[in-house]
Amino acid sequence: MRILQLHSNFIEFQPIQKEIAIAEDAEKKSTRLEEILVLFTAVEEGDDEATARQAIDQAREFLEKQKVTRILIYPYAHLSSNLAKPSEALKIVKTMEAYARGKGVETFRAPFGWNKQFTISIKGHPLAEQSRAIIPSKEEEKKEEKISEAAKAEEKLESFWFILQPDGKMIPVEDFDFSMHKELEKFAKYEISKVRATQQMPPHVTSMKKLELADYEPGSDPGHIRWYPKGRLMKSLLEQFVTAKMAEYGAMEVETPVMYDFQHPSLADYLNRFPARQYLLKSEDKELFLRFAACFGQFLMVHDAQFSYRHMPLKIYELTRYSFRREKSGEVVGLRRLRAFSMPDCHAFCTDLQQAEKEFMTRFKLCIQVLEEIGLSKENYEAAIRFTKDFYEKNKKFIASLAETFGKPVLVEMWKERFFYFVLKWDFNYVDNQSKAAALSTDQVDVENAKRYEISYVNEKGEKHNPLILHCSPSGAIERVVYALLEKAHKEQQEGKAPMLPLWLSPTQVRLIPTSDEFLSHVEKIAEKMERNSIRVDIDDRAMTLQKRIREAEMEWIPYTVVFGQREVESGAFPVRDRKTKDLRPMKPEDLIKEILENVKNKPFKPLPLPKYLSKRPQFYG
RNA sequence: GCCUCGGUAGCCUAGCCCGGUGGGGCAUCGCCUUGGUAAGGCGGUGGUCGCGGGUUCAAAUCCCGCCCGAGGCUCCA
Repeated sequence: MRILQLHSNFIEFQPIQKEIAIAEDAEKKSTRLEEILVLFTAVEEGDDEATARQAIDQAREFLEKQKVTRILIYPYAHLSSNLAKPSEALKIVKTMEAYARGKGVETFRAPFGWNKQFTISIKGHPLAEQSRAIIPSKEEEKKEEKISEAAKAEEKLESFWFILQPDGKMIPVEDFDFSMHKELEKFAKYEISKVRATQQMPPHVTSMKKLELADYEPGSDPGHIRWYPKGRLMKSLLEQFVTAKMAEYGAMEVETPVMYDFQHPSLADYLNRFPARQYLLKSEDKELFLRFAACFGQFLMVHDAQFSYRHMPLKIYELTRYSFRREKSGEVVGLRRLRAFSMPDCHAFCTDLQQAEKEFMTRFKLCIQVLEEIGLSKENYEAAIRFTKDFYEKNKKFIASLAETFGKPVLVEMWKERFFYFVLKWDFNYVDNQSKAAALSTDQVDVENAKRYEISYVNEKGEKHNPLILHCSPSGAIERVVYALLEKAHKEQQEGKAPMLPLWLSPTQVRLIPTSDEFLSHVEKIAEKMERNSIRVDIDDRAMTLQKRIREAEMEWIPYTVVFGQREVESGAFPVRDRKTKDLRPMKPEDLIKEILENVKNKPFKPLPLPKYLSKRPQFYG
């Protein structure tokens, strides 16, 4: 902050014209003030409230000495070439004004954001004219940033990399033969040497828009997504599916708040162990942060619960909508990395390492199954297992069993010391068309937080103990699952296949196209029959050529398209255009229904999220 | 957050270098066409040229700042 401080006989100023959009309201009339200390003030980049207070305190010293009682804060941008943003500057100026008033100084202020004219008469004494620069102190800056200790520690973190084979052999990554494992190589490179390859726009971003699934929302912060009806359907089905899987597994679904008190002792401590940047929120006199996972809510809940070894492993689940992480702006991309995302998060509280390992393995298998049923098989992603050296020495066999279960070589990251709250974790990573990796499912063994949150169970002898806590996201963020499915579809397109979504997630499963209006009523009857069988079917009744309507069905990635006209009325069968096989197959309606139901067996269903008739549909994109 | 590139109608894009009334395609609306498996024809509507400031007689075009996006760095529980 730069201040030109002038002890004046009088100053007269008058606002002429607004310079910027956020200029304050002011009357264009002249103001005259006498016997006053004028502070021409330029707020600079990095100035904060502490700077504002410091500036006023320095001025007050002068007031004391010179027996002056009043000041004028006069925003004056011309003192600096490194100005703060106007919105920030206005805030600081207001802080100065309020602070000065609070200290009992008679305070005046010229309006911010105006072109003003002034006349000033300055006193003749040696101290009447002073120029000052106030630099925000390092201490204050640090406090403002609130980057967690873990985030800082992570920068210094030293890792050793290996490939762990299904047979239990651990090979230093530089000695491993990747010729049969190209995707793993990409993943390893991504993780270790941080090599980046491509120049193109991420394919899933184009797809999510063209398919009218999701889009950026310019009215929000970067990394917050709007979901159109078709995307909302997909996301909702995925959410239902994962939640059902977790219920089947035996987890109890709960719901917890999205924001927490920064000052809560356990939370403040935990924040420092989690390397993420939070969204901060001020409300009345409280400072709150938005959760970045379900841990807080669940831990606080379990802290208050009464349970013993008989109830363990105790499994609690929540699908957070949303978890928030204020990722650095350059890292936020499409659906791969967001600042607000929906994450299924399941914690298991275990009595001891033996129970924890057993549960860990159960969940490992469950996660593989969850991804498989969603439409991502082991060929589509790569695994990483990460642990401390110490944990590895004592549990080699168990770690090897994970790799054996996975059945493919996995990347290993070994830490010399424990930086985080866990000793062991694994993650499944989707390697995309730009050779970038994004974590999907993950699980970790937490040895720290039970104590921090004072979570305890009663053992057989009636003694209280802290449990081990497993943190698992069975699928990873739902948005990221959509990202992986879209990237996978693009990969298949590159290989000459038609890009598709899994049938159970396709917004429209069957499209019916009558050759003319004459056949609309026939088609409606077929549609009703399919609807009764929980199939999402729609009717392209638009006055467009047949060819064009077929083209549009293909561009929407619709799995089954059926043209219906005179021939079908006569034959009773209809030709099904099957996107997957690229065939035109003559089928009976019952056969098509049977084929679809077989394919979507045991998956959740939701009806069509849009009007059944294409002629009634708005266009959300393009 | 830093570096590089970009932002023209709902979408894609020409014009920008070299300043002088912004042009095309798709979509939307209307009319004609009732078609047999990936784009039928004609016409109409639609633009703060990302936002703000500057230079100039004149700015989409030149300069500065900001916002948003992409790529890279970094980061990724």
